Amino acid sequence: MNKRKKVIAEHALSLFVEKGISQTSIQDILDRASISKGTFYNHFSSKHECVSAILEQARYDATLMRAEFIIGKDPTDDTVLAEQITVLSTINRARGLDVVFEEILHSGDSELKQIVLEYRMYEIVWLANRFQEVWGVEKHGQAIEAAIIFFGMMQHISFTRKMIHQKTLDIKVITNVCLLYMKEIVGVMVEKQSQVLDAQLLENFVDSLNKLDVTEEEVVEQLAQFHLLPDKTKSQQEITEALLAEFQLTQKREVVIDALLRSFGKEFTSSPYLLEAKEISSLLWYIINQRKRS
Amino acid sequence: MNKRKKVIAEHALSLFVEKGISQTSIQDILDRASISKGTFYNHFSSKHECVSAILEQARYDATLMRAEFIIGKDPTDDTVLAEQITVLSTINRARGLDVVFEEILHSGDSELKQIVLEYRMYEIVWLANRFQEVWGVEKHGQAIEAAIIFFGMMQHISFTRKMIHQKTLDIKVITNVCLLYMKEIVGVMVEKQSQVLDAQLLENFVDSLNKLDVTEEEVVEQLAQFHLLPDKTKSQQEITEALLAEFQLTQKREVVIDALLRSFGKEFTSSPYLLEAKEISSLLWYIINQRKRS
DNA sequence: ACGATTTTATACTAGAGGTATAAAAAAATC
DNA sequence: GATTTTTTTATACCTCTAGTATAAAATCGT
Repeated sequence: MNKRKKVIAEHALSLFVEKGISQTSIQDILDRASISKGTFYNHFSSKHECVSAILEQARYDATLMRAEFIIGKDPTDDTVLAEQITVLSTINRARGLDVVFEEILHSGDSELKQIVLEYRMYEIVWLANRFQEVWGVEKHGQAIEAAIIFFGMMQHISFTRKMIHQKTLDIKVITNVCLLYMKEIVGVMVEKQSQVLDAQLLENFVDSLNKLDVTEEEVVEQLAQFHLLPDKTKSQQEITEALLAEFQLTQKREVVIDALLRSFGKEFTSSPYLLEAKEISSLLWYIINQRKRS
Repeated sequence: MNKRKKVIAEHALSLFVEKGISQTSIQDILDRASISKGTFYNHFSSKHECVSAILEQARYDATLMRAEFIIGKDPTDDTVLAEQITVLSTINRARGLDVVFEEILHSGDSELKQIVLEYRMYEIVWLANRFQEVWGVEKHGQAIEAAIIFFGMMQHISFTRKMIHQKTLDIKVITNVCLLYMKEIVGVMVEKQSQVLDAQLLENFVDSLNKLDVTEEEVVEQLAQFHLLPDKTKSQQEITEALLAEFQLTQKREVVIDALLRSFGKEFTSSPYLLEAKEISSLLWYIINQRKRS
């Protein structure tokens, strides 16, 4: 997405959040973005594709933010989990994406639905893995079901909050209460071996949803390009080089990559390269973790 | 609603369930119902009002069915609760209303949203009362929050089931598992006195939603008319008379009304008056219970 | 059989998404 | 700085949908 396209997309998103997607006309977008029809259709082939592009971008951004935030936290810590969930929910709510997602999920547009589902399923799978780590849930299928129930509770409480016009309700509070309840449920779930959703169908569905559309080669190439950029401090240059070297080994040492990534982002704080460093860091983290899972 | 209007409404509903409301054009409805545009707009002032009328009708029907089913069951029995919830969910799912409801709730149409919310809130309040009866939850606010969480779980599991294309999943199974989990949650909830939604705001919201739009006077009048109809058996006539007399007392004895209502409907089994008897019975039950609550 | 109501067919409006095109403006290239 | 090339704009147009208007035909109540 180039600058202009991004500006249009942001105006469109703000309208979608305000009035809903179906209630927003192309003309509304043209007016708010102060562009002509031709320009709009120069960047997007249709309204549908405009929404789709916004969703993809949002997903991309959110995934990076998520990955960045999750890097190097103790995976068995109870409170870390609560914190992570809070951040994830906040990311979605801050941009008003939660509302847009719900509208799409319950509308007739199956293409857009697919995109949102992929987004959601990624979160569900992530949370399921976390449940396994934190509470020692053994069966993956059960963990996924638990994650689904958890998000169901969260979403329903949030929705009702909006309905009754309750302004003040911290996501952190909702998260903690839901986690409290979830712990009990997981206890019963494991004890009684209860599972209503078909484990195999769930796995199939999760597998059918492709995650972020980047390959390891692409990201490493991006890292290589980044390595060539001038005006970096000595330590910035060194850690970039070390990371690059590690990825070019035939036998990558994950523990080393893990260690390097934890410092990589921090090294570029208050540097003009901060944004790109963060992106690369998140993407690499994502790729490493994805390989681990499959 | 007269016959013709009902036929059109049914064809429209079948289309809404199949393709979604927004995806259904007036022309689709005209084609399926084999009517002309003029006829449609003779009965409904707009597509919006058509949906609205269908929802009102569905709500009316469902409320009667619900009330009828709930009459005279042991209110503290665990399994009765499970059975009741199953029936309620089945009623909505059988007509495809659940899908339509979700589409409306997450679309921009705030008028229709209001109708669905009233429908939903009625169920939530009902379930909250049941939780208080069955599990002895003391605080009404907590019971309502529990009901919200419960429906959240149910709905999210059903939604996911549809997503992963799992055909076979009995509502009964979902209900029982969710109740199992809910029991644990309620335990923690009461113990820790946890509540995230503002009790006062919840109460206000529930109060702001008007229930079925019938007054006691109207229903009693309907009963009086019913009483005058010919060709009833002796016992039918007697119980009708007794019921009518009870409602005309200045100090109605609820326990007597309760007892009479339990038999009233049964008395008209395989009688041509069955339908009307059931409707009257349900309405009276509804009115009695509503007074109890407020 | 007759008057009232309902239904139909048809033509119409306004607003939506989307296409096409020529001229103006901006950016890139030399 | 002049000239290409690309982007943007304005305008006119197309199709589809919701909804209105109206006169003629069919149906209904009595």
